[in-house]
Amino acid sequence: MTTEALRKYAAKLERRRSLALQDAEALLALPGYHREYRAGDTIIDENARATHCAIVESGFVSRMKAVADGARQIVAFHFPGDAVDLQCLYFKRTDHKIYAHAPTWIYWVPHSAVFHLIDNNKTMAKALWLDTLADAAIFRQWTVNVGHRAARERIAHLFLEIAVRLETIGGKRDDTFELPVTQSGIAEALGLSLVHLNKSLQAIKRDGLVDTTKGRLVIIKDGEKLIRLAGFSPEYLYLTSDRVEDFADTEELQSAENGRSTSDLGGRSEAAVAISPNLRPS
Amino acid sequence: MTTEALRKYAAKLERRRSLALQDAEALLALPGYHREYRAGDTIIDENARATHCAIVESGFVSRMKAVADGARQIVAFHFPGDAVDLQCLYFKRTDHKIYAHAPTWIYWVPHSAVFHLIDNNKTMAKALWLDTLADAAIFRQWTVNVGHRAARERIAHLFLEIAVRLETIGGKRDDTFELPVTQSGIAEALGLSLVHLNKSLQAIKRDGLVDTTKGRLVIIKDGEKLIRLAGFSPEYLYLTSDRVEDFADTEELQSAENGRSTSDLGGRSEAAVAISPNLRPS
DNA sequence: CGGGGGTTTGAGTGAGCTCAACTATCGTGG
DNA sequence: CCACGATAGTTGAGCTCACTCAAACCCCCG
Repeated sequence: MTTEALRKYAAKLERRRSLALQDAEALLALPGYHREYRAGDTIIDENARATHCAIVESGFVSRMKAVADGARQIVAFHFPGDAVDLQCLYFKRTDHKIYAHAPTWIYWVPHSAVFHLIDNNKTMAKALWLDTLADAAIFRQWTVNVGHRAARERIAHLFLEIAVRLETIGGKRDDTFELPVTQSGIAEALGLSLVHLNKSLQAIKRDGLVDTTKGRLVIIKDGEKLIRLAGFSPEYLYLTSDRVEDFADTEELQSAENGRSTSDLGGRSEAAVAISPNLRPS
Repeated sequence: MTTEALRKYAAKLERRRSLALQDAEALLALPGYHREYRAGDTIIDENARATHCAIVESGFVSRMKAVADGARQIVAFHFPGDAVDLQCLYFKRTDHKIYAHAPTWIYWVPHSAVFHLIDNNKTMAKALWLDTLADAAIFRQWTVNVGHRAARERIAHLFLEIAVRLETIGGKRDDTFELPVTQSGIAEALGLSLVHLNKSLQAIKRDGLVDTTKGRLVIIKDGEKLIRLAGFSPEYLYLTSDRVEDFADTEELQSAENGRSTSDLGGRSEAAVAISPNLRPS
């Protein structure tokens, strides 16, 4: 008796840090209601009153900020199992809009219910906080992407980020994933004009790095080259447990660490990130 | 018997949401140690083990990410009273480096102490979480800035952001503030080449919008025009209480809200943001 | 069969890049 | 006191990536 959206969100958090049964149950018990949106709908407007948290159940959405003269900059994409509005949990008003690129179901949880959860469950409070920090790491990477990369590199980087993120939620088969975003949407995400995006995209298609279909599928033909072009490495996504702190047992950690020198900065060995074996540089 | 860094940080949080005495005291009691850095020092390296949280006591630092071929993108600047490493609180390793642009004192708080605080003080846990969300809002704005604005607009926007943020901590007198960052540093923040930054900066100086001195002072000569050029509005900074939720009494809010319809999205009146009367569009 | 949204193409322009040299300033050491 | 190097800022020249404007094309759908 819970919703698919929360189940997907729990699975996402679980990938970073295994949750105790009671913690997962507290998350899955979050009250809310479903609502459907069509492609092109604004799910939450910019500068809207932030009272509920939107969890994507299905579909494809983005965060976007308006710039002068009607232009828009997309600052992130979000997929099923993402809690998009957690970023505005403590804000009275949103600073960006949430936009549906495809038919989308949202599960709306009132902030009051989220507050109740985090007041009564320290582990989930940390898991949610961590989730917002992981999103913030993605924002930082996007700034790098639009700030310091050429058009074809930006495209490659965006495709790889989406591929890796979709892969973890089962949205990628072999080397193909769905990207239900128009080219002008992609251009808005990359800070490029539509025309130039189109030509750059054609160029990397001609070079055999990727292919796209009318059905809005993206096919990665040469992941190796694509990764090299983009300078992509998936660590910033913080998708798995090996990049994330074990926060559930901070009480123990704390007593252990307090005895140690504060300058002890190293020592612990660590497994390499292994998100997608076929999406790694050689 | 506390440190200036924590006092400044408490004041920053207080500006968003007044803190009860016991909560502020819990924050001020955070243990840690001081360390000094020279201009050009790396305070925390990229991909370093994240074990402590850095609070800026004095100086001027930035977050930067390395790009291929030695280039760097600055994704944020931070000033005294900012808790820079809270962004990596739950990460094993950092995804960006913290760099000192000027002589800087850092107060280092072990993560374990932060975990202890947030496990035992719900209000401070929320205040810190909110702080990381406010930083994330700034990251989003930077993506817009480097993605969709021309060189002179970017410069104007950056100067205004820094002016407003410094103003709240007393780092701005009349229309002058110190910016101890080289032109190539500014270029790295804006995603521009050094040469082009230099020429664009000269252009807006020639137009009488700003002036700069050798001593790394920035003087805003025509704030009005600068704001119009940048398309700047300070809401995204979430510096004051009128943009921020009253989270301290969520228990009461919650019982009150639970009785209401979940579709009640409006109603509450709200004061306009009033950060700097002389930095507002007409 | 006629929209209309999305994609493609072409042509011309300009913002921003690279490379390279030159100046200014300051701290250091002979 | 000056020579020197290092760092920061400035200027010029040439090029190219990415932009705008404009028109065509495609395909789905009513």
